[in-house]
Amino acid sequence: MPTTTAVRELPHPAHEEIRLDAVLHALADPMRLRIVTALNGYGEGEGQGATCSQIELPVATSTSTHHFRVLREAGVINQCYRGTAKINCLRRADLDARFPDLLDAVLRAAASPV
Amino acid sequence: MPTTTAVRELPHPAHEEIRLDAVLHALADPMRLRIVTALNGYGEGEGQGATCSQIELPVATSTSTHHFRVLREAGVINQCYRGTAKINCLRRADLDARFPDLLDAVLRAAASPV
DNA sequence: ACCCTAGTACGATAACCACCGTAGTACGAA
DNA sequence: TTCGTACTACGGTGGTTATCGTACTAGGGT
Repeated sequence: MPTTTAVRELPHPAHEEIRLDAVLHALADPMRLRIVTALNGYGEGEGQGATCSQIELPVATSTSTHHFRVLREAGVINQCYRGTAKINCLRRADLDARFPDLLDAVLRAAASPV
Repeated sequence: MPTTTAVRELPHPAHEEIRLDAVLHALADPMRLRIVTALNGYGEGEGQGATCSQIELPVATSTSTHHFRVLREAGVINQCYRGTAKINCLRRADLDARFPDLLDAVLRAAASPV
């Protein structure tokens, strides 16, 4: 029996359930903005994305878990387990479909100096 | 002596002091989003803009005051007194200069159905 | 079987926030 | 000067949140 990689699914809002309030609130936090900015550097496809621990934050890991969950529940990121790791990626397509240009504008704003 | 209209100034963040966190936080509230959406329908020039009471919100007036102040302190709107009225307008130019496309993306998202 | 790594769940704490009502100020009009 | 309108300041309340530490689970490697 080969070493299979267990995958557990997690609840996500459907793309039409994503609410602007929730997205803005999720993005209105420095830590979560760092997560989103970092995830933007990783892909969204199969086998892409970043694990939680790859994105280092100056907070306790339990706090980090909390921020990832807020982003997921707002519909900003997608999360699924692969083995012990949790893979995170931006839901760019869903966000772009729902709120065109919003994610890009925020990413650009977050990247701007000062 | 003619009937002059007294003008009192209020403190605003300079355009380079506008912080993304604060702007997103200010916009991440349904009432404030309504204010911003409504102000978008008014002009920004001299003698334009809307008074606080022109923008009706289903909250107490003291709560309304609070929301307008949050928007002003975040740099989203400009406020100044003219007589007993307080004129509000979007700081579109400042926001666009600092965070290009962000305001438009949010306004479009807020206007999108459901 | 054992352990290590990755992340979670829970409870606590302190800060913050939306909201209200009441009392008060600023200004212009009568 | 008296009044009405527009808005504010303050104090309080209940709900939410960011943070932590500790104890725990899941999965994979040895």
